[in-house]
Amino acid sequence: MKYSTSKENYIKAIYHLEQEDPVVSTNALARQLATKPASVTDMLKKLHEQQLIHYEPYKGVQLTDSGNKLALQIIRKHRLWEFFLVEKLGFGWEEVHEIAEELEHISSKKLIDRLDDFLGKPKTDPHGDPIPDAAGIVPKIEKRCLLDLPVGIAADLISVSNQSADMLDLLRHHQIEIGSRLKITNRFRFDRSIQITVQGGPPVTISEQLGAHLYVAWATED
Amino acid sequence: MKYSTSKENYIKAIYHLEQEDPVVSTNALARQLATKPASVTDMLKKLHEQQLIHYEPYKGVQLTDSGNKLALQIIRKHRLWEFFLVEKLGFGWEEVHEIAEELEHISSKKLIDRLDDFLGKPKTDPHGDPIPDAAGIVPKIEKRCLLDLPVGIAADLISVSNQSADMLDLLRHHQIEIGSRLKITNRFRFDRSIQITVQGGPPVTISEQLGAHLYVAWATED
DNA sequence: GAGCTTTTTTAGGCGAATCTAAAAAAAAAT
DNA sequence: ATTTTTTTTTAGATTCGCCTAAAAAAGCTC
Repeated sequence: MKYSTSKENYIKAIYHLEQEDPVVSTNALARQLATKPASVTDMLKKLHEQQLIHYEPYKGVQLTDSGNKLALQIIRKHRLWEFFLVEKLGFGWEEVHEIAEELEHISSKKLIDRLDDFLGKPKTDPHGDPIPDAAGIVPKIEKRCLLDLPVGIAADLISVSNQSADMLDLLRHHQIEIGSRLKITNRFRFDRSIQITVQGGPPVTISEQLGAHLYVAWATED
Repeated sequence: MKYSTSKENYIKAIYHLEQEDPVVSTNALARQLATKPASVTDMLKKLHEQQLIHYEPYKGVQLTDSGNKLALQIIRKHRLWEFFLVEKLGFGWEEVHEIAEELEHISSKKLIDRLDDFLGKPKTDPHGDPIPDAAGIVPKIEKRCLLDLPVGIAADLISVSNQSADMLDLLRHHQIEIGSRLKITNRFRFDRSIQITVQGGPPVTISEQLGAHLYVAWATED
């Protein structure tokens, strides 16, 4: 069975819209895909024939199990490529979406699994969204302040709530950047500081004041 | 101007066929692209309209300057991705061609230039073929036995003329593998050995007997 | 529940890239 | 220099993904 780029985009769009409303309308899809409702209807018939969606005229659509599985594989590819672009190629996390939209349609399964290994099997993309694993299982993600991170759990830095020059300077000094994998190794109540590791490096100590501005995502069941 | 995947494949095929014969025939193209001559004729008309080829019915085709430039950009992408797949993801160099055929059509110029940097601006792909730079300039490549490599020039290992277990064992011991960047730092005539570095690491000494089995590629003008 | 509005589908077409079958041009052979 | 063979082009279909315009179904409103 061959899945075209266009079909994959429909499947992904249906997946995302299902998060809001379990039954997805033709109009909502047309809006999402920047296309016309008539075109959507055409495609829905084809996706139905390929058993990727449940579809009855005028009744909206839902992904079938195999449609859902496919959607998760596409999202996995999209998010792994985003991670790659930010972590390895130094792109800003605002500019990667568009490029990942193209890369997510590269078909090789082996490629994506090796990329996953190469990147260290990350649990979240640069926006903190969970990356499904090769089996299509989506890790449960907490997105919180670094100070809420339990000791010993690895988490990825997804945003900084203060963009001042002083802050960026401090972050650079600690070699902390968006996407860095952080782990709390110790908490010191006395002087309100915490000891962390960055990217598995040596432990460093930072103030709770700094930690309060760092927002991280981590998987809750490993 | 928009270039589709199919058009890009035609341009690339014409480029490669021009290496053998400066005037490319419809039949040769059809063979190369696994399509029919009639389809080729259709496409040639379109490529001609877009000024990518010189085309007169019955007279074969040649790339125009802009067609040539486009071909070099596609080849650059193809070979950089191949390098990435082998060097970073650990693919064997036989299995990367097919995947690179897909990756080469990703459009972002910024992506490919950053990938180039990330990979250390390699001059050759895993097969020893030259990688055009961002301006479309193709480095001149020597492919020879490691023993012919001048002292101090970096070269990439592209093949090993002996696949015995003993040989592979020895290579693993020296952490030499296909794609490794080698440089000769010293030659010792006395015991027929040479001193080399692998991937910029510390110098190691190997026998000329081993070196005779290693084939490398390097750029002749840097 | 009759009429109006919105949503969705159908019908018919278009451009891209392919195909087959047939015609035309070029090349080769005698 | 004809004839034969090969190559190339034209003509006419097909599939895919999209479009517009019009019809049909569903959903509101009073």
